[in-house]
Amino acid sequence: MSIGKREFKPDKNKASLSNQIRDHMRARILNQEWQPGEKIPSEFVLANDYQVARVTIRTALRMLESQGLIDIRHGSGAYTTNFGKGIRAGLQELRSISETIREMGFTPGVVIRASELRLPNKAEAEELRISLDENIFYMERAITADGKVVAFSYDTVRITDLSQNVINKFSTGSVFKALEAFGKHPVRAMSEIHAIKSELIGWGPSKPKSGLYLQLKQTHFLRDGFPIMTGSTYFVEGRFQFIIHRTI
Amino acid sequence: MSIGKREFKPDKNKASLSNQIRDHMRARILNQEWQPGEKIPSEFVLANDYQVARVTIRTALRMLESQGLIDIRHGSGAYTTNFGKGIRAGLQELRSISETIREMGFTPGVVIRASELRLPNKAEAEELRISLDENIFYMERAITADGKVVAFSYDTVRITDLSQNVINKFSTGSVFKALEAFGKHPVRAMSEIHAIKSELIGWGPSKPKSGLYLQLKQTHFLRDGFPIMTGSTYFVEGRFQFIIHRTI
DNA sequence: TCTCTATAGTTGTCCTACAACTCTCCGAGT
DNA sequence: ACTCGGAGAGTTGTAGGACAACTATAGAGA
Repeated sequence: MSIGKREFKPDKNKASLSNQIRDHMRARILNQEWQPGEKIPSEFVLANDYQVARVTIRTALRMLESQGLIDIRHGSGAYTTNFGKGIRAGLQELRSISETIREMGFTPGVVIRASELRLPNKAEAEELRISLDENIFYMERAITADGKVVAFSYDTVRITDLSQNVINKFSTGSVFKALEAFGKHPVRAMSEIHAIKSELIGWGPSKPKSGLYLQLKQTHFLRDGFPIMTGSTYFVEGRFQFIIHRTI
Repeated sequence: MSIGKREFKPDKNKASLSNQIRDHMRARILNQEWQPGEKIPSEFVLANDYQVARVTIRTALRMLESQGLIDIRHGSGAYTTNFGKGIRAGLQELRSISETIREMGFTPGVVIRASELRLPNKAEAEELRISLDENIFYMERAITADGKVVAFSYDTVRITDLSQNVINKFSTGSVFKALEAFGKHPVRAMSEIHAIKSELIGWGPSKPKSGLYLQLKQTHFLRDGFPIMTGSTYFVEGRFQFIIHRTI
């Protein structure tokens, strides 16, 4: 089936239908298939387009509303919200940076500067709730969009049963995909946000001259509440636009 | 009717039922009537307790899930997350900065540097969706905790029906309280987050030497979707800790 | 021209039913 | 005594239909 210019095929093995539709519609919004401020089709029409029940569409729409992408008005319709341009991400959504970059129409990439198996320091062991003699996987990466660095990342992953070919996965792209490769799906993260100016963070040819970064110091958790990854991502100021939807 | 220790009476004149139930259940979570990590009653039971349809409960639950307060597992149930307390200081909650400061055990204060009625510039008029000949209220403030500045704020308020004594309220403390004084309750805000280094932002005796700020460029909206206030708040790096809860 | 009303369109809520998934418990087999 | 697997109960996900509540618009009437 084709909806707009995009294909939509429900995948039985993956997330729930409403979650798949939410992601599909998010892509349509971010790619401005639906213009900012524009009214999107009614729930009835969408239910027909996607060939699902109206309640399924509603669930997806409420999630998009919670994330600030649309604005639902009783008796009137749902309208996409107005944003600026550039790469942007709702901070409260835990999503792969690479995926976000791809959805914005750029080509994501990863450059690994260093990666190693080593023992954690005290802070890392505490964050990951492991003992000091349990190995962790540490890596330093640069995330790029169309070849230009948008963020530098320093992360440690808790890996009890890590084989070499799984480690290799981390080098090829999204950390989330690599984690999924051995059945670990982080579902939430706690982040501290800081403004940082330092010459020591960036590296490589597209290291920013300003040295100005938005730091996300975060720990990712699995569904059962256990931490799986901790570290800091430094977003180069001006190359990535962060949005937060704040509600009462 | 009594649910837990809390009363719940649907108010026909206010928000939708599911929104009222969402707020009611959020209070139960934040007050730890449901302990962190605990399983909350099933949708069926909640629907009976609140005397509404299951779909209404579901809508409320999905919103709470989007805000990271609960975790819904297919076939199992919904569980409160382990971060009930921390979220309150979180960025995604639209709350008065002064109130947050007070909750953290400091004494909040406000210093007004400038305030005036004037015409909006083009960007301001667009953000507030008003015409260029409609007056706005502009102010420059410093928000303090125990006398030390934690943020500098530059805001414009849309004031169609604003009397002088209401304007005075803005000088005395929380902007939210002042807005409520004439029946305007912002319910959500869209924020861009930036790292900024500038000598032009701060002022007064506790202007930071580093010139490093976390900028929240935000617009506040009323329940009907219309913007009421727009501007930027610059948090002095290191004096205010921002936490954000990210979920899928 | 202006105001009010009828009406069509859209979202909110209700109801019932069943599918899909999770967790526990109990019995068969080793 | 222990392991494994299946049955069954409980819970969330999706379906379909119906009506209530609200909004926007066009048209009638003053």
